[in-house]
Amino acid sequence: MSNLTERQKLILALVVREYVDSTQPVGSKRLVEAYNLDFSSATIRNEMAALTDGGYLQQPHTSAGRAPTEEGYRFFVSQLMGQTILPEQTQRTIQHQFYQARHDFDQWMRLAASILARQSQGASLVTSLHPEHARLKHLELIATRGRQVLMVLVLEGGEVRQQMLALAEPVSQEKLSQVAGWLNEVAQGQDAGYISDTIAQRTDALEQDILRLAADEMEQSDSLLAGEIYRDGISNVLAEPEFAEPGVAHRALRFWEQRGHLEDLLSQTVMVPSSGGIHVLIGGEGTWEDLSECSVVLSRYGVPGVATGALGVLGPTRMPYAHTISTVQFVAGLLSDLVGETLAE
Amino acid sequence: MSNLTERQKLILALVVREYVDSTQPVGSKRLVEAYNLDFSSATIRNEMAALTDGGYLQQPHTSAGRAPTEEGYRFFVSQLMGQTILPEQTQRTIQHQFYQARHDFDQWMRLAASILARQSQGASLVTSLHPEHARLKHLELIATRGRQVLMVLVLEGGEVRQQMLALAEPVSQEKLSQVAGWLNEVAQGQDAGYISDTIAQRTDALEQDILRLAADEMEQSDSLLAGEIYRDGISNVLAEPEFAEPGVAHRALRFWEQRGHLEDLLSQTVMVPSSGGIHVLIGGEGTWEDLSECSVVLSRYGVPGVATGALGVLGPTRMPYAHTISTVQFVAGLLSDLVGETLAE
DNA sequence: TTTAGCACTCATGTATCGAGAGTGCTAAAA
DNA sequence: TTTTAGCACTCTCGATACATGAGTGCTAAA
Repeated sequence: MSNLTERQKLILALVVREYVDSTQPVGSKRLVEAYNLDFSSATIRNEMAALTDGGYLQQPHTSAGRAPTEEGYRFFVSQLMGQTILPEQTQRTIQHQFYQARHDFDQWMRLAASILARQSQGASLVTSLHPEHARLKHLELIATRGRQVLMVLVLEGGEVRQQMLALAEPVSQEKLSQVAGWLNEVAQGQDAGYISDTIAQRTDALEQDILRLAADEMEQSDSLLAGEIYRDGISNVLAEPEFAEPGVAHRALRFWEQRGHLEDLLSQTVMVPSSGGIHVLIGGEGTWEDLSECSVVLSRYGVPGVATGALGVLGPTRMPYAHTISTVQFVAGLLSDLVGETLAE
Repeated sequence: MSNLTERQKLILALVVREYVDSTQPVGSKRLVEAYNLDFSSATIRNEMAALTDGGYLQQPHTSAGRAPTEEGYRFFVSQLMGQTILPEQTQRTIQHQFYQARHDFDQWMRLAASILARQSQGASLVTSLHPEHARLKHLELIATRGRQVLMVLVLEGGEVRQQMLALAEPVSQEKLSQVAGWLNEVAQGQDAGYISDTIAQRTDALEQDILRLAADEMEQSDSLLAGEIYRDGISNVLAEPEFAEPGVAHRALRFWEQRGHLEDLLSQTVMVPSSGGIHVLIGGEGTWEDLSECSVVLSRYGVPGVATGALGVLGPTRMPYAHTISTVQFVAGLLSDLVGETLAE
């Protein structure tokens, strides 16, 4: 409920801004001086008291200045911040870096993580691109030494997955290529379900084994976090004063490291539509205790319905939201364009 | 120079042990009581003074107990620790986990990183396996939509690398497969240098482009850190008391995050032969400032001359070296066996 | 409705002090 | 010659006390 006067909104916005810049609780007098306000500090004090009652500001102790509460940040992000975009110059710099990178998903994602980390001064995360619903594009069988066979699956959307297969007895490369060609004709363009069904109709044990493995692998690939997770900038958050207290950084980074937690987080946010495609979680939102002093900005990227991934940034609750959000938005957009160009006809 | 008496060695070993366990500087009296020594605390004090003069122990301040210096740890590791191996039970547990994992390099390395992190309570690192000298095993060209072609290179040793290629004009999958077959005959089993030389003899622009790209990619692959880096347990180190001071953890993890630093570190250690194949760096060894409060235990794994990688653990200088070293040794051995079995005839 | 003024609160920084752990040294004991 | 008991000394750590100053809430005047 936005039952705040315009002046209260202004003051809240300024408190957020000043607090983010200074790391210190901000007092009424300092606010007046820093921004040349037309009101006296006493007026600000009254308004601040109201904002504190409303749950938007808090005081570490009675005689200290105010800091935004989580609710205060949420209001700021949703109502006061407005739409911001990255400066042209920054945009060009980032584009340039992608342009210079090798043309390769791996590199792109690594670069995206690196750019997000540097721009946001936080810890970044990029999950590898994967098809919404895995379909086989191409299957290759390669004999390594011994009875081991390397199966390489290329999925529609460009994802490549590999798997080792141990045979009961050695098979020549010719034979393998022949089987691969055969299976490609049968299974090309099909999904894991279809391939599973096909297994029953085959009598040849080798073909059955290979199809079963391929189907398994493709099902694995349907999970959001099946692939790699690219991370960067973890050490950035350690520089923030709120992470000086030992437990905070430990909990947050433990969360950030564990696939299980991330899977939970991403499935409950990025998979749900949102305005601008961006999800901002402030202070764990009551759901993720480990993130209590942190905020997370997430976005999906890729081509919806074809192949997508997720990316985002972790930082302290006291975060320059406008900048972080516009950075995440821009990088997600850029990556989506690259993916689109690569996959589009 | 091991000009220490047997008793001094004993006392040094006990100080290391007690300090690692307790995190506290250890005094003469406490040592006598904890280990029921036959000497009085005064004797210990004399010996400790000698060890302090010798540079093996240090005092945080005059009236505190002693802690090992870096030199003290080095002496302990090289002379006093002896050979230790992981308990049978732990070995079996770890083997079991590998046995249960999917048969896939990716999974193995992720698992290795996870096990190292858990066992050592430190931050772990595993670089992906890559051939010592990349040789082409198989090249595949797959048309995606548009004029983009996905090139998949399978290298001897099982490494798979992929790369996008933008053509001047669309080419059909049939044509691509034909070219791929052709190039496979020419380039199979060859290294980057040979393939580079071959380029000149080709007149077809498409073939030239592809060969050039393949050669580039294979050269990239010759670098030790060309592939993925699997990390785990970063948050573990934050639980250690020596990382409570903000700067220490920040510097160490920044180092641990950066490919450039790791490349430097690995090339100067793991690529050099050592006893037991294990490299123990204590306190940055005067070379890596960022690691001043840390120790690193590293090992190479894989099949020398064919395909290898590196793995290791980062922890505080106050580290249970015997346990960490035996864990690294065991996991490296296990991974080497797995690689060996997979690649061996 | 705003603001000047003022008493009040409370974290922070500094100084002091006692307790306790640990040391180094000396002189006696082995 | 080596070990050990004894003791004075040092230095950290925690508690207490106090001054400082930033910031507040309230009241009364503008």
